[in-house]
Amino acid sequence: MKSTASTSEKILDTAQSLIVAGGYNGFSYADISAAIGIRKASIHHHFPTKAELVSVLVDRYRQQAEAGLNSLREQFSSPAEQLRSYVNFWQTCIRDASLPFCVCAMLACEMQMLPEEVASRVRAHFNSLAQWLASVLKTGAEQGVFRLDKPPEQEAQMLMAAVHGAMLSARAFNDPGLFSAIVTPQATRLLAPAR
Amino acid sequence: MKSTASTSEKILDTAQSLIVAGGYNGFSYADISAAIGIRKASIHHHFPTKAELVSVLVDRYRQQAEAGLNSLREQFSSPAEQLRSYVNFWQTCIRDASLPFCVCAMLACEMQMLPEEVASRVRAHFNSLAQWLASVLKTGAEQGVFRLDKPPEQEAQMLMAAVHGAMLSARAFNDPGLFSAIVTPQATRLLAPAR
DNA sequence: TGAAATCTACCTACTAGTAGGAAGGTAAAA
DNA sequence: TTTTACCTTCCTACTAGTAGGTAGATTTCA
Repeated sequence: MKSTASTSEKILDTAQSLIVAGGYNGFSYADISAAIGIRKASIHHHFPTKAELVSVLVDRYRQQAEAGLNSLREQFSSPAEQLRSYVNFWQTCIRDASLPFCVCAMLACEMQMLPEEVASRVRAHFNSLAQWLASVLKTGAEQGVFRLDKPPEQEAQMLMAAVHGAMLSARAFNDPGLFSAIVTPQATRLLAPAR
Repeated sequence: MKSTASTSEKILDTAQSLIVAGGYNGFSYADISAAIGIRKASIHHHFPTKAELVSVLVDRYRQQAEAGLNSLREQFSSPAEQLRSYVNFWQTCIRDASLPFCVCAMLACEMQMLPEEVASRVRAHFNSLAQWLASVLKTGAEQGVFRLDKPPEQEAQMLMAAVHGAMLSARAFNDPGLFSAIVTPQATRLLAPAR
């Protein structure tokens, strides 16, 4: 990719893929150190504590996600296409194993024992995603593109849960195709019958 | 409760609630030791390695789950009631925090770095649950109780993912009620219109 | 020159796991 | 009946290795 990446970005990138693989307790400064060829103490220079490192990482992740989701809204005029391309994003990530699991879904599993500063940031991402989905669904319903059985906020929660559950199943069964087999029908179900 | 629980059962019970809280890497022999008032070395006597301990634990969990699910099929004649009482089981577990997360869903998150002997057992539970759900849905469809848009195996995967995703959201938002807000509509959707 | 980045070297606490033995029960041979 | 043997359970005391984190010297670079 790029050699332009700063050390702290390399640290965050490495930490992120380690978290995606094994969660908060599944990686150490030594792992990062080995991966990018730097001493452990140098990582502490950039991120004094593990909680701080992961806090910054989750903040960055949420910002990237928000930027990506908002750009989908600009790129596609139809809420149906916005939703479809969101699902498609994860389908691709899982299929090519570039990001086989959502960082925040992973961390949410461990919620009970995360440092509070990390836990609150994970919650912030969940809120942000739920809000985006709800607003896409609401707009779609107003345009007659979607037919919602429940309020958009609740349908958004249902969809988000389907996405996370599908990630989990794809991982458990080691079958990337399972993701879209689960999510696509859930998304399609929302489409109003053709006019 | 019971004082009849053997030491090894106490070890398994404690390990299970620690895994539910923090996953495979989220607990240690020292934690169990402190919780049940026994020395670390004594735990190694019962379970020589951590991988072995968790393997036995997951086997036991799957057996208990299979027994519970099969007893639901005997207890309730209607597939609709069988499904409803399965969902109700988790709703109760989450609401009273007795088992706020599925052991195997937790472990499935960490799949990538689980010892193979544990990973295969987690997969076995997922298979077992998917099979039970598929057969309940299939029977219900044959009886005209359910109307399935997809083959029962696929609908079972969709339902299972909804349950796991809902657990995750309930935990992330620290809102037990969110579980049934997500799962109940998904289960209700399958019911055929009244005859 | 001065600040940022990285290093060596270290610390304390904890990790899974081991060695070896004491206490108690069971069972069978003397 | 006693003695010998064995088994299970739990213990103290230990190992080698890893965890997150720190102090302080050295390098790099604007």
